Amino acid sequence: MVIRLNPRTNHLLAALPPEEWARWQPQLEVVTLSLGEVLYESGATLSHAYFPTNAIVSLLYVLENGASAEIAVVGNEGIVGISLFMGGESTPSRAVVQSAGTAFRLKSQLIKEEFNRPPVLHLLLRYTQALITQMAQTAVCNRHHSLDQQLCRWLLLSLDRLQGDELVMTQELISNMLGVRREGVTESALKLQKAELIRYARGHITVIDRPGIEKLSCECYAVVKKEYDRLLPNIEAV
Amino acid sequence: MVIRLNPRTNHLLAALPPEEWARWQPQLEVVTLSLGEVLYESGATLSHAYFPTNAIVSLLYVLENGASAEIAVVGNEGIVGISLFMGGESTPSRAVVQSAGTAFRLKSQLIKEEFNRPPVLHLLLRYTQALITQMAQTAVCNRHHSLDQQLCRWLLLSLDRLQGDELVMTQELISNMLGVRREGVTESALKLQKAELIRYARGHITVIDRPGIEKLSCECYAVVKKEYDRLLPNIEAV
DNA sequence: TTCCGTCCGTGCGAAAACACACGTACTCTT
DNA sequence: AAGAGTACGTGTGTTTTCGCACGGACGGAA
Repeated sequence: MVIRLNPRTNHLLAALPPEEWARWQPQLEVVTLSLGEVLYESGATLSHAYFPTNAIVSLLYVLENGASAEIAVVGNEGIVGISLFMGGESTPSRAVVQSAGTAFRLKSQLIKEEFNRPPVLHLLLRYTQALITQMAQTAVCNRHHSLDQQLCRWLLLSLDRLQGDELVMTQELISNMLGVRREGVTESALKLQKAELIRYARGHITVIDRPGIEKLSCECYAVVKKEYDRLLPNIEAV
Repeated sequence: MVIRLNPRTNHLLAALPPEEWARWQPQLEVVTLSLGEVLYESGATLSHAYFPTNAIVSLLYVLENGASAEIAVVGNEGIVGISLFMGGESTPSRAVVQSAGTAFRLKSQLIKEEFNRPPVLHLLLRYTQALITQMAQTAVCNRHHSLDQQLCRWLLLSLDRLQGDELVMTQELISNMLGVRREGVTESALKLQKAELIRYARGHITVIDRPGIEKLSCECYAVVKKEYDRLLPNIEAV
């Protein structure tokens, strides 16, 4: 298996102007992110900002009673740790690796300094607005859409951030992300499997009919995707 | 009734350094916001940024099927129209006046120019992070908490943005904000009234036992409030 | 090969919220 | 003072999800 170590596999890094890129490159550090790893805890001060390449990171809120819900997902289109440049240094959320892979990271101090440069600032703020849209849409989706629809939305968001059509992901983990019971995910996944849209076994999910999944998904996926495309148009993976 | 026309009743305006304030003051325009008024539509380009004084504005997402849900609420602590300086110019949300009152506004072009000044930039970004926290907490709350708890949270968030203890608000409108049925709100409101926590009649709700409401509310209110206080500490109404 | 832990399927009853329908009472208008 | 519209209360049945409990089946480790 080929490990993709080109930092510019991350769309934000790829979108940096040459001058900024020259400055960043020597400072970037490669890290391997393993499944379940916590990049930052709720309320903790961040030491680095992360730019995933083929890893996926979930921004998760955990309630006092232990219940949880994913509020957004970050892959190679984004950055983990926006509170660093937004000024708060921390957030009440937790960042958990949802799909193992690699990321590049930059020391907190450096990202804060770089944020003062207009090209960096505008790039990161546009990304942040896209992230805000994803969070808002998640809130509405949680309120109004069925578990079936939400599972489809979630599969599509994850799929977009991976190469290939296979997710390494147990139903138990998905239930934590969606904030529902594991049995509920089982039930919805069964429907999708019976409809020949996905196939899965023991933590490996293969999507075999993506258009079919898109049809069953709620509008939330399309709204978010459209907004990402609008706000981050000239950003393509290398 | 005394109309509060001091722009610095808005906490963000009040927090501006003297130099910026001197520049802004002549450009600020007073507007009266009436109940139900739409400040901007989903996807529309914004003409102004609004700084509420005693009005409350809801950021509302409306789905294709007409269902809706509030994702955040903005009062005299904030600004309506963050997408102007975040770079997107528009968002998929709608801004609706939830409680009538006055606001000050600034032309889009001006707020974008002012955003290039570091003191303004840092103030607005810290506010934006607080708003993000509110949206994220709303998403989790939508997933895990009962309607009773959510109604309490909502009452508290609104109360904090008003003077006095009375809300002018029908149960029908509240149901739109919370994204639930009107009957559900009736049922929860009845419980609160029977417990002597609130009193209401035909669109006027009076909170008579705020500590009681806080006790029934989910943790989400406290989490959001704490984060606002942390991120915007030195900001007090004049 | 055997064992044990993980992962997934299933079967209840309970609770919450849903849709729909209708009744009552207050308030503003004319 | 009459009438219409608005706001709130209530009832019934349905759907969705929840909570809990248990069982089978696959797969890596010894």
